Amino acid sequence: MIQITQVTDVVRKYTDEIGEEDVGKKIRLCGWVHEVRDHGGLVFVILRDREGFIQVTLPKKKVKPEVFKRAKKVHRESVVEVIGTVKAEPKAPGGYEVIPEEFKVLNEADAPLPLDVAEKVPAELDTRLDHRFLDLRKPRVQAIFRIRHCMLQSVRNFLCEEGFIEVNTPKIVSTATEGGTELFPISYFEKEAFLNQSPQLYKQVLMGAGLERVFEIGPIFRAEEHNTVRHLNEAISIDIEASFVDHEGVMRVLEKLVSRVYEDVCEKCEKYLNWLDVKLDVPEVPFERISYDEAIEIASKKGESIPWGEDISTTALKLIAEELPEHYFIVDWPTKSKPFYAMPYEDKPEVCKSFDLMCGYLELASGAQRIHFYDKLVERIRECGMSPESFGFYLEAFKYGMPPHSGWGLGADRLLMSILKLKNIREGVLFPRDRNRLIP
RNA sequence: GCCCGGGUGGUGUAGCCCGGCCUAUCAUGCGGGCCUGUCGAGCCCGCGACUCGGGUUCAAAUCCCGACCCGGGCGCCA
Repeated sequence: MIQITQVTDVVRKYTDEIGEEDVGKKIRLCGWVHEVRDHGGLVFVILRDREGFIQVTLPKKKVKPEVFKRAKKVHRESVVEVIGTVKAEPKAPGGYEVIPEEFKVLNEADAPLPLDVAEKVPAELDTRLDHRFLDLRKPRVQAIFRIRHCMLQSVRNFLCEEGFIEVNTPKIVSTATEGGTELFPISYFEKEAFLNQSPQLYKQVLMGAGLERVFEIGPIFRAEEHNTVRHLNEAISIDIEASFVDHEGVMRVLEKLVSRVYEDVCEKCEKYLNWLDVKLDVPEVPFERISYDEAIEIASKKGESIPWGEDISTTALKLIAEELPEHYFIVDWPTKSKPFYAMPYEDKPEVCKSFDLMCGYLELASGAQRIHFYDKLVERIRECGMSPESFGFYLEAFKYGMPPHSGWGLGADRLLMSILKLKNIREGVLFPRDRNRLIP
């Protein structure tokens, strides 16, 4: 790694890089004061950086008086730079400690802190989110985002290997695209515009453009006033669209992707999983597939009946999850319960080639084979009570050679939530946006 | 949006049902003191709080009404 700041000739080490080879050598440590344990003539400063902790030990008689004095007075969470000698010490946590010759307070932290980074006293999620930068200093919280990083990298790697091209579509759009969800209106010079609810229409247009396989990882915005542990008003969606592939084809991509993410997280994030005390089992593919009819049958037997054609209620999904606690697909949904672009079966048009990927009761993804015929699409838009005129640029792409195609959208925040069994989706989002939260 | 539960020092809590003994508990933190092997350091001293507005009452953290905020469930959400 490039040493970005060359403050001294002494090499900077992360706390987890210190080992036998460093014993007796001089190193530079940069980080935050996690705790100070002052024994009078002997002071322990626990220094924390991105990768962990190291004990800086200051015996009064073995360090410079000003260094000793500074360490004794330093506040928790102050930023410090320590230059010192590594010593193997069985009594030190981790087996190594650093005896400082320099102890610089680069920036003193105010006291008291708005929340306890050392986690001796818990803080409520709301308090934590109000002071998120401090909350994020907790190793357990940071672990979530290190795993999130790994997850997204895994998704990119996998999709690239499968021949998908990463694209970026606009988030500011002109029309209330697909119906259904509420949109956030914004002003766009003299025009009215909206924040996009999904890249759906654009990724389909890219099928018309002949890119054949695309994916996008980007934000989606939904102005629904939902107030649950699994909904956000700004979320990150992982979307794919693929040409000359049916719904079953993209389901296979999806289940393989999910299993690949688990593999990569297990392999590369052992340390962070340990910090979180999470043990992962890589889910086996293929995932179980049940039809919509079978799903509502299970719910019905457990006392929650869903009229055919309706969406499956949360209560019903929780009952189904009792039978299917892990990953499974619900396939063959009623056409009227899905958006206009889902392809109905030729022989049974009331059912469409669509699917939801579930993890227990949590919906992770939904997708379908799309209608690729212009006339059929216009007909469905009308049937759904919308006006084809408002779909100008989208519909045009279907007139001049649109291949058959399928795709899905997978909620990145939900995927992380399901992997780490987070109780609240906000835990896995740096700065969540919900019905009430716009700051920070 | 609806239903339930809640709002007490910087943080997390006890007290509320059954109003007065609350000058409000405990922990952590913060300030000061002692201490050379801590690892949730220990010991001693100190600091710091009843969400806001109305009402009932001799008396309100406690009961009632309203507002705001939070948590959970549901709804909404392809």
